[in-house]
Amino acid sequence: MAEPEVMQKIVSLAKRRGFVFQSSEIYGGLRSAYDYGPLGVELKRNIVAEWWRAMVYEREDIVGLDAAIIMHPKVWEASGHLAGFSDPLVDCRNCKERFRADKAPKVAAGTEVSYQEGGKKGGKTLKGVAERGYVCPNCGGGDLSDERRFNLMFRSSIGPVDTIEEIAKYVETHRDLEGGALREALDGVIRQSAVYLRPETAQAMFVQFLNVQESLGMKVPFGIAQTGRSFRNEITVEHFVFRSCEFDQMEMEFFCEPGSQAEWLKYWCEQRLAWYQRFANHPERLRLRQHHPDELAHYADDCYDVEYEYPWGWDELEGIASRTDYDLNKHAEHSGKKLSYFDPQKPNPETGKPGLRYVPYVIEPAAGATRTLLMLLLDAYHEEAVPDAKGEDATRVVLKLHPRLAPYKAAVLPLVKKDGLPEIGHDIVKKFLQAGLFVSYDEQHAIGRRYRRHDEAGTPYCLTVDGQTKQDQTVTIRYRDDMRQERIPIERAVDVVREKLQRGDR
RNA sequence: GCGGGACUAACUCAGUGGUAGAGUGCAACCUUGCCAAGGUUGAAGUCGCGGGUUCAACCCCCGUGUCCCGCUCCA
Repeated sequence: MAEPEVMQKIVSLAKRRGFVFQSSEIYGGLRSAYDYGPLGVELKRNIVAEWWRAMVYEREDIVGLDAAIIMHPKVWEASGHLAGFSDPLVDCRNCKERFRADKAPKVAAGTEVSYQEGGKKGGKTLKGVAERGYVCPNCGGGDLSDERRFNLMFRSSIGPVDTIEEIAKYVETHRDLEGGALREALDGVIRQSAVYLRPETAQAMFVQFLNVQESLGMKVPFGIAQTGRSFRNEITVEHFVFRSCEFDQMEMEFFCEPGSQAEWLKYWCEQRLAWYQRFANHPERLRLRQHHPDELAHYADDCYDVEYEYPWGWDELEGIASRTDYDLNKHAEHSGKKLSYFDPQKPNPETGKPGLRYVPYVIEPAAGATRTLLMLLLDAYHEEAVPDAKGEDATRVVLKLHPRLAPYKAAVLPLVKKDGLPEIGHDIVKKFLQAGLFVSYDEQHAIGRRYRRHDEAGTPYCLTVDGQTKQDQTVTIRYRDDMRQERIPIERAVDVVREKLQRGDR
């Protein structure tokens, strides 16, 4: 099913079954903010846990980090995120540089200019006209966007004194100021206590590069992984949770020796694509797409997107960028700290002696956890024509989520609500919960409805307690994807489910 | 940011300028019951929000919020 209506069905199901709710719904909702309900929070946590397992626990060369959401404002000055708050910014359509219009090289309006395609040496030479009286400081091009003030980041202030007090005081003592001068002065006042919610988790990993490397004695190549909430004032929000202002990221910065980046980029592209495909019912709806040279940010020497075929078409799921030494250099420059790595084994090509100091290059697989959640819901959503008890056509809606990602690992269902069956059921539930497996006990309505309800919730296994259970201590295990049933001893139920989860059995 | 559409019960939707409807779901009980079973009963909506027109507005007008679809934009 690829029609746009599948999105409506997902949104409806997400609400009905407690996956995703509109934020602040009773107050009319808040633009592009979503809350994850009882099942949604489980799914999201499972996604992040699987990512962490693949990136950190299953290998020796990557370690974790959990940095503060609010960082020193200079972090964002160095990264370039802060520039847009007070200054009109312009995007170069040729090399993708974003720059301050007032700091750009001036040329007389109407002058003909020539520049290299993509801002890269050896690129095709293009010609254009500097219509606005300045050109791109990076490539010299004249193909520029309008001047705009971007407020990509959410700004707040730190400290007990409300910034408005400072502003009021300033205005009262500077009544002569107006227009741009006033704006600039007030911006200066605000900035004294201004802090920003991180627009990405990545920067903390660059900023803490040395601490992580030294404290754990990490040897290049190695990576730092982090998951967490990020915030962006997106110009456009769209497609349910696909692009929202507050979202969860799963990012890893992999530091490697200059010259090896192409190889590592290839490696990470393969790893990351395979990770998604491992959990997907439709691996053919996932692909890698290399960025065109004119798409690349000027600090990247290559970049791939992991894309998914959403109902609205192929779109991004994860970006895997080769960021060169740009970030470490920027932070070294702004902080005055030397952010480099010394390899005592490596011979220095200049002296021939062992010992080489260099600034590592970085490969960055940056994934969206909330985006992954949407992709998995879309991938898992199935409608099947199944005859009902009366032999009439009925539709079965089933979320074929990978068992390890499914919110409930199993549902325990007494066939009837009497004859001691509920008691047996509760005992089984207790065993699962003690084993750390999240399961649901459900005795409402007929057994068939309960199966279908859990199909919609993506519960991979249903354990049904029936009359026979009392005689031979067995229950039936019913599989979500094909509805087949088997009998297993209660004694082994936890182990059976655990083994199936381990293997990903459906 | 621009244009178009939508908003009525938890979900999917009817509806008329004059007392708010259906199906599903939900809750309770009954029927010894393995794939949305049958029966009985019940709860649930100030019709997104705020103004205006009118004797009377869910319906007409204005504003606003949210979502969707295009475009635009996009670390």
